[in-house]
Amino acid sequence: MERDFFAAVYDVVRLVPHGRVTSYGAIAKFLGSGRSARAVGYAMNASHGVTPAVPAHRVVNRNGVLSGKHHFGSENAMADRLRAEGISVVDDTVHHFRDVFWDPECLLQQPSP
DNA sequence: ATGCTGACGTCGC
DNA sequence: CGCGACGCCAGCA
Repeated sequence: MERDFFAAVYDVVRLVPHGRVTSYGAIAKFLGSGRSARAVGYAMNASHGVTPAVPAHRVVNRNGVLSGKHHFGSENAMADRLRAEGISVVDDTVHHFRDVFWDPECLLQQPSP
C-alpha cells in the first residue's frame, strides 16, 4: 500500500483507460475510505507537474460534472480533452457518464492475464 | 503553532 | 425530500 495517499490517488487515476472517466468518491472508496473523496480532490490539485503525468481530466465528481475544470489553465481545457477521447461533454457535464464511468474496483474483478 | 481553505461524498435530521 | 454537518489530507497565512 502506498503510504502516500496522494501517490495512491495518482496511481489509480493513471490506470483510468483512455476514453473513460472516474469519480473522486470511487477512487476514495477504492483506497479504503469512502469518505476521503475530498482528499482525492486535494491530491489532484497537487497533481500538477507530477510525473508520470496524471490524467486528472478523467476525474470528475459523482454527478459527472467537471468540478475541477477551473484548474486546467483554460476553462475548456478539461472538457476539450475529454471530447478528444470521445467523451461527450456539455455544460461542463459528462453525458452518458454512467456509460463511460470506470470504477477502479474493476481491477479487482479483472483477473490479470 | 493554529486555523482556514479547497477538484467531494456520505450520513443524519 | 431538502439542508446541514462531518470526515478526509495538504498547503498556506
